[in-house]
Amino acid sequence: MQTFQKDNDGARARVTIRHVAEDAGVSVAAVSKVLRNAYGVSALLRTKVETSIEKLNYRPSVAARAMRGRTNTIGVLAIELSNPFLPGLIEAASNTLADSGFKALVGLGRSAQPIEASMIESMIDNRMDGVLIIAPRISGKVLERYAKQIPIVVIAHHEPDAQTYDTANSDDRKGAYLAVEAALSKGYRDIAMLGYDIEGSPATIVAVQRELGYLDAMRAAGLEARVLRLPPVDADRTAALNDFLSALDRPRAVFVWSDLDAVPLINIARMRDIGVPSDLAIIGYDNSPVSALPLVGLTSVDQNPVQLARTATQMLLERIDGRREARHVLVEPHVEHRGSS
Amino acid sequence: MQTFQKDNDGARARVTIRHVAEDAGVSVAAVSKVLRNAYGVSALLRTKVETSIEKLNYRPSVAARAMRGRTNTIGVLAIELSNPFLPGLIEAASNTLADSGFKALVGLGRSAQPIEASMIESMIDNRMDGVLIIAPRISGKVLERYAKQIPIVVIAHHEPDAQTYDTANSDDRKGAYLAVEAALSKGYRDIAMLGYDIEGSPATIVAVQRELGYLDAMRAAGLEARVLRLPPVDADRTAALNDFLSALDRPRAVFVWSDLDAVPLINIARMRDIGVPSDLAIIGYDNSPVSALPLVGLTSVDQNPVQLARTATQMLLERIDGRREARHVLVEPHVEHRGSS
DNA sequence: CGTTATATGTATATCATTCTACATTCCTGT
DNA sequence: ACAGGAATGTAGAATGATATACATATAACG
Repeated sequence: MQTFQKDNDGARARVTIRHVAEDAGVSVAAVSKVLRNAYGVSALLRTKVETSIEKLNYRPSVAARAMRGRTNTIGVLAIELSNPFLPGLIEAASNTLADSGFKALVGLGRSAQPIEASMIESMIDNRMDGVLIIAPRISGKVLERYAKQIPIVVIAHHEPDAQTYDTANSDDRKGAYLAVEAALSKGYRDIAMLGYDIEGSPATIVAVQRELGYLDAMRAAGLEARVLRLPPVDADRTAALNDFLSALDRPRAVFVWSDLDAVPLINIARMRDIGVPSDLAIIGYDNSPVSALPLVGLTSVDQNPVQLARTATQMLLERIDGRREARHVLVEPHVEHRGSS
Repeated sequence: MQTFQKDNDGARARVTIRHVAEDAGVSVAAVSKVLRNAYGVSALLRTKVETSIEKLNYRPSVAARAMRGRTNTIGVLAIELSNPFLPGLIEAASNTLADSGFKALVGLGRSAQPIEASMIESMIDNRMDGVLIIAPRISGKVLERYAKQIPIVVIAHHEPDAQTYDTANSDDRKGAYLAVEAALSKGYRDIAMLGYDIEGSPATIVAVQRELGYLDAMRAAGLEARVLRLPPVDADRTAALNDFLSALDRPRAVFVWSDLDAVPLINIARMRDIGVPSDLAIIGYDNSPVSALPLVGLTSVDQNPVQLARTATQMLLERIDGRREARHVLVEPHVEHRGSS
């Protein structure tokens, strides 16, 4: 292995706390104290140490620090990046954390449980101060176990009874309810929902919550609910979307569980000269950037990702700071009206 | 601070290499050897140690490991996530690294030089084994400095003379050339390029390379080149795009430096009933997911992000393994033909 | 069978910091 | 002037691994 930070090559060896202590003429412990903002440092000492730090261009080694104290680093675990809803959320979290003096490092779960798990373990092994998990595949049970080892806040995972970790969610049930209300207010009655095959999925999944919200709203309006299901997420759904559009009993309006399917749907409909909304009104979920393109113009439920991320990081910092009781908060969604409805 | 991995709470203290050694009846050094796959371990020893590791569910602490050896962790630094070209690249890099037994942790530079720099420093301080940097804002000079402390490979940053770090790039100059050729083959002659204000930008920037490629191709075809420039990236460019479409001397075909602008452009054109390609042919760059939507149907240059990511990570692993001479490779782009040209 | 080389396992210094326990100095009020 | 307490600084153990240098066992060879 290449030897960096060694003294060969003319490359200066790394500046350590010892060098600073020597230069400032104080003990290593003293330097550590001012670094940590600990109790019992005089103004004079602080000045001396800070001067030396500046002069030597010293930066503490996170690696060494991790052995005993905190690292000021938070791990963010995301399922993948291709869902356009996630980047915004991750960026917002990263920014909020930076403002609180924490670095965010993002790990990718590749939509696979074992990889997610090993990623969390890796974050624990890195002695990160906490972990922010977005839309995990792994179960609440496993999360509970990891939560004993590191503070955890989970986004997009409905589990309001979890004791050892916190959750921050958009109120998906309400979001779906609002979507149906938006359709009702435009005069539509024959409103179906397009979900995906969630056979056996726990209620923690956002898609399940959205179905519940849809059913709530239809019941409240005294209308008959109809949920249609697309193939699992990893399959090709173009054929299924085409079938839906060709069906004789095609509804007058449809609420789609995610823009992931709503965008292709509106796209195919337009290509097939099915009028949107004149023949079919479409309401999506996530308010992804594409849906805002005038050419697409998809009405969609906005999860307010920025506030969601802020809330979640806030909760995580509290937990790192010592809170032990679980908190579970919901963020208000709203409907972004566009031409498709 | 909350005390995790301590013995209170009934939560078991962390399993260390010492516990494994004791359980297996061997020395700590021996366990370390099998962990590192080092020379001089018998089959018997290996079995004993691996059994104990399994039994105790032991995982080495990356933090402790970082103090002396390697961490098997690579930092990936991305400018931001909103450019739809980046997620694919990052995922590909993360996957390739995982296949080689490395974990990737992604840091976000928030499009700001100081944040990028502090992110790289943080990765050095975390004793990561190497850093993969995508489209940095910071200068080559600064990169050279960091490269003395940690192996670095940079993507989307043309600097073929860099000595201390490697670069992997899509051949942007050639990509632009191919775009113009594609337009020529369709019979267009009046082909302009839409770039952005790169006043004073170094040739390292991909946009500059693409301009050069455009100029090459036009010269080769004996046609007059015309480069139009949009406002800087952070400004609102809708007005500028509208102006471009309204101009009396609007070209017959336009090569746009990035889908970031090409997608809004085709969108506005379609909304204004300007025929694409009947009135204006458009060719973009990046082949972003949106451009493939039939409704958009944008011809675009594909950078082959997967191969780009593979090549770059491959180079980084070589460098971590000891290579000192710089390497600079280009990946072949190709044109993805769609309805807009 | 003795000598040398090789394979295998161990002892221990080392990495850069934190943090507890302790020593020292400085006030402050009587 | 002095006891008592607060404020400030220091020594050194602890963190959990790696890796060098060494000791020992085993094999190979003349």
